[in-house]
Amino acid sequence: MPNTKIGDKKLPVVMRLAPYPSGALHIGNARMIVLNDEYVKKYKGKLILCFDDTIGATKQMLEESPEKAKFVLPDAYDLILEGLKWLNVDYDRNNIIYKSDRVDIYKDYAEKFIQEGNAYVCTCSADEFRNKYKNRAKECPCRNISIEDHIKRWEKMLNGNYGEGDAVVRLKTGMDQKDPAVRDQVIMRISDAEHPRIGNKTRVWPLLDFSWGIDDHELGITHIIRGADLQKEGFIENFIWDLMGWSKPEIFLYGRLNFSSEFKLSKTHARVCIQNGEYDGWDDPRTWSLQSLKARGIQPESLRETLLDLGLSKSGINFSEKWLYAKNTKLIDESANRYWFVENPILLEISGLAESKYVSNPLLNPNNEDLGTREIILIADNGKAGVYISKNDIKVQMNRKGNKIRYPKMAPGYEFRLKDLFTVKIDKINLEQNKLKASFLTNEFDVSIRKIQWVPANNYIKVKVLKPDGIQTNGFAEKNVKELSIGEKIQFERYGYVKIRRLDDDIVYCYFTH
RNA sequence: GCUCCCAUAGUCUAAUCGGUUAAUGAUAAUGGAUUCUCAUCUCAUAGAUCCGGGUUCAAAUCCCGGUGGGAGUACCA
Repeated sequence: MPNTKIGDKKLPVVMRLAPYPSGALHIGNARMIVLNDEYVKKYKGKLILCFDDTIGATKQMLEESPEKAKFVLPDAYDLILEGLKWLNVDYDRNNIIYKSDRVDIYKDYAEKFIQEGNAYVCTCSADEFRNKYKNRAKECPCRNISIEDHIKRWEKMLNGNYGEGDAVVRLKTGMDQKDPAVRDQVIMRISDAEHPRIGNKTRVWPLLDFSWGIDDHELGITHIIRGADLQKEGFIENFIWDLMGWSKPEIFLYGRLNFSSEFKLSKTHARVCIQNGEYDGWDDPRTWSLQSLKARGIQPESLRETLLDLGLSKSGINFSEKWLYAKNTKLIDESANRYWFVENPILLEISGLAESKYVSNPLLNPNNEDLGTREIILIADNGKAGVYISKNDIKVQMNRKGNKIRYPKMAPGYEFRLKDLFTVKIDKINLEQNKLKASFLTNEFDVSIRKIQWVPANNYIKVKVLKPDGIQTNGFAEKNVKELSIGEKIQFERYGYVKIRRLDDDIVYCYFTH
């Protein structure tokens, strides 16, 4: 944990989580959650959960481009609570706040601001205001009409005489601000969209800056940790606090998290993909939601620590999921039993066998021998037997990290060990027909030889593994896998950790953890 | 364009209010030991203060300039 000034003050620490309920929390949102939770725990403070469920889009935007529009998804409230529970976040469960319950408060303040001449109702269109006034640092004509007229305009906003986009309330931060981003910011605007919690109870909604300017004070927030993309909001909030003469919470900003281009981190994007059937649901690994991480077998502690390691740095971070995986491996390795799985199976016909039955008893977990062994039996007939091995081991000269392996490429004459069984020598490779021929060489074990996992050709179970990219890969696993239970985290040797997802009679479905 | 923020190894983080040869940090890389998994565990190696000025006895740290990157400039959050 980085050291900060948080907690130096005598006052008790009160912080808040402000998720927008448009979908399940994802790994990016989790940073905000974990950071807040951790500091509150450190200073024995209080954490308030406040759903930032203002309306988001206008009705018009929802109708025109629903795939881009931001709106409150009813299911998201529970999805978020589920994510917080999984992450073991200590928020005040007896006092969950919903912004949508507080619209009257914002309206009252807005009216007060107007009455005191600190805000005004502007009827300029967004484009007009930007081009004619904001970019030129000039005041729009609305700004200087009388307060009485502004009150009348305000009433027209409330009662429906103005339509969406016809009028907004602007805070008089000043058109001469050096930073064009903060010139007379909009604080209230009209949306006729229906809200899942309060329906059409109100049509005038606050914007984030304003609602938090009020609520951070009303809720007694002492410290705020949020992304640097919200720096402008900090300015507006400070402006409001100064105006009201309120004491100021301390704001800490952290920098942007960049994820690799393969995954799109967006609740709205995930929602669209789920709705159109491209994704399975909120636990689809491509959402990178907390639900999906849980499903995959990521431990919440792994995520917490990984995110906490980044600290409160303001610089942009190129996040690597490998950090998360490395931590998780340390956490689950000791309890993950080992099994054999061959991806892209290819048949290996072995000849020259003297026995009719071979029994292999590999350890369930070499790091914990007390767990015992499992049994894999290979039956030979007429000196011959078949096993499946992975084609990857023949074609690809890489380990699972993507680094080159030391062993030479498989070719006729190549000797290798069927793990915990015996050593064979390749006679023939026929990739087109998906077949290999080999002959028995010896039972004796040589440490330096290459070991390959295998499954008996006449006794295996089909397995489908769902990878983080959403692609399902097929293979065969030893029959013992069929006896496992759903949710169990295991390791497919030399392949990766997986979590059992579903067990059918003839197929086992797994999530690929890492 | 304007405003603001950031800058230490490949990627990230440390480095008490400026103070000895910049971490025994994480991850990734390389090599070794262990292992019937090139997995895990373990040991070791290699790897950095963006550039240029200034202040100072002393600068990764403070100041100025440059360069690079990012964010904001929404009637989203």
